[in-house]
Amino acid sequence: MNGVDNRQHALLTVDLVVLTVRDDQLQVVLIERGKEPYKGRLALPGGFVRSNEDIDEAAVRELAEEAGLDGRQLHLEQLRTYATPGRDPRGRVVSVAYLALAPDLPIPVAGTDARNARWAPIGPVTDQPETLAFDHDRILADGVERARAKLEYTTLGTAFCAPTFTISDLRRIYEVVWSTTIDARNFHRKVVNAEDFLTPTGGKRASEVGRPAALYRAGTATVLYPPMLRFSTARGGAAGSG
Amino acid sequence: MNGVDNRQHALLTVDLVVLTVRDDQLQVVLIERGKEPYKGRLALPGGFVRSNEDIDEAAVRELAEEAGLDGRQLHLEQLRTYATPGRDPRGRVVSVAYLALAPDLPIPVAGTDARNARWAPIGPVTDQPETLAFDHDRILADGVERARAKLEYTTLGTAFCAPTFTISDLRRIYEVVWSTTIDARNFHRKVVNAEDFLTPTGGKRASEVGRPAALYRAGTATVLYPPMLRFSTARGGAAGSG
DNA sequence: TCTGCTAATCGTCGACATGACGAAATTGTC
DNA sequence: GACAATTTCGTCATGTCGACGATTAGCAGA
Repeated sequence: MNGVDNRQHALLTVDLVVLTVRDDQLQVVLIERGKEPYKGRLALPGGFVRSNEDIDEAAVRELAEEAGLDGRQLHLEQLRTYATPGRDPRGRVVSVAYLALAPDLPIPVAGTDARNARWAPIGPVTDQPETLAFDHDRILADGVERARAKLEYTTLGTAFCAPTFTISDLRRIYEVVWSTTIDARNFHRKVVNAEDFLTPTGGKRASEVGRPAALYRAGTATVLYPPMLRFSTARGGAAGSG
Repeated sequence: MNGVDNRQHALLTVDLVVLTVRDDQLQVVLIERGKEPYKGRLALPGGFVRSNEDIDEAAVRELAEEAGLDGRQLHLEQLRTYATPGRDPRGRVVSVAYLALAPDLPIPVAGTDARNARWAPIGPVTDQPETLAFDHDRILADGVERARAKLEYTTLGTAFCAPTFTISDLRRIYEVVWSTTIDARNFHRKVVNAEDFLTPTGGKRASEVGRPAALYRAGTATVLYPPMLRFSTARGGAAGSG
C-alpha cells in the first residue's frame, strides 16, 4: 500500500492430501495428470477454485470430483498455503492445501475425474525427491507431518477408522502412522481411560482368530488429555526439526 | 477441471497477527485504516503481495512497513488462509494470515506506514464482535488460539521473551497467554529439567526486590517433551485435599 | 548489625501416568 | 481337549506433576 501499486492477481487452487491406512501402510490419493503442465506425472488431487466459491467448499468438491470421496464424512482441515513464485509454470498460482483423513475406503472409479485416482503408499513417494508434480512432494510431506503430530494430542486417530472399530484397529493406525510398535495392553488401558475418546457400542467383532474385541465409536472428545507421546519419555529428545 | 472454466483471479494479501506480552496482558499490533474500505476502523496490519514476491517475504515486508518490526528477529509462521467470497468488498481478495510472536518491543513510529500501528490488549477486541475490519476478528482469534496451543508442546514461549530472560519472565508469559497462575516452584523444576529448553548464560538479574534470578537464553529444542499441559490433569488433584 | 520483606531455588510427599510384562479370558482350529 | 491367537485385566517400578514447606539471596529500614 505504498506509492507503487504492485498488487498482482493470482489464480487460486486447492490441493488435497488425502491419507488413509491401508494394508498396514500409510497411503495417499494420487492422480495421474491428464494435461500439461506435468502431463502424465503423479500429483495430488486438486483444482481451481471457482468464482464465488469458498475454499472449504472447493476442497469438498475436488475431493468428490477427483477422488470420489465424500468430504462430509471424513476429517478435512486446511493445511497450509503455497504461493512461491514459479511453483506453477502457468503463472502465479496460489494453492491452499487441505489435509483429509479417511478410513480405508475404496475409491469409487465412477464416471468422474476420479478415473485416475488411486491409493499409493507414501513411502516410495517421500523417499524419492521430485516424484510428484509441482511442489506436491513438499505439500505431501507437510500433510503427513501434520497427521503424525495430530495423533499425539487429538483424538483424530479415529478419523482413520470405520464408524465402528476395535481398539486394535485404532492401535494399528497409530503404529502405521508413526512407524512404531505399541504395547497392546498399555494402549488398551490408555485409550479406555481417556475420557470421551471412545464410546462402547456394546457389540463385539470376531476376528479370524483370537478373542472377539469390543466395538467402539469415536467419542465426543477432540483433544487427548494427556496426550499420546510419539517418542517415549526416554530422554534423547530426538525431536529434531521444526 | 471440467468443461466449464470457472477459474477466477484473486488478489492476494498477507495479514499479520503480531502478539506480545506487555503490561501483564496479551497484546496485538493493530493499525487504523487510512483508506476505504473500513476507513478509520482498526485492523490487523497487512497488505497486498507483490508480483514475484513469495508470501513469506511479503509477511516480513509488511511486518517492517506496517508494524516497524524486524521479521528476522521474531518468530513468524503461517497461520491460515481466508478466502470466503465477500470477505473484502473490493472483490475476491484472498488473505494468507501469519502469526508473529514478539518480545515486548516498542513499535518504531518511524516515517513508515507504521505511524498508525500500536499495541492493543486483545481482551477488549476478542470480547466484542465486529471490532476489527474485514474478518480480522476471526483471524485474531485463530492466531491467539494457535499461540496458546503452541505453548503447550513447543518451546515457543521463549519467542515472547527478550534474548536473555529469567524463569519468572517465562512463567509470566505462560500465565498471561493462558490466563492462569502457575506455581513458581513447579514451573522452575519443569523448565530446568526440560532438555535444551533453556541455556544458562551464567549471569543474574537483580530485580527490584527478592533474590536475583539466573538468566537464560532460549535453548535448541523446539519441541517440549513432555508438554506443558494447559488444563491440569485435574484427576485426583482438584478433588483430594493435600 | 539485625529484622523484615520478597522472590528464587531446592526438597519432600502423595497421586497418577506409563512402560514392561505376567496372567486370565474368549474365540476358532486341529 | 490341547493349542494358538488375541483381547482384557493386573502388578510393579519408575517418572512426572501438583501442593507446599524450607532455604537462600538480595534490598530496605530500624
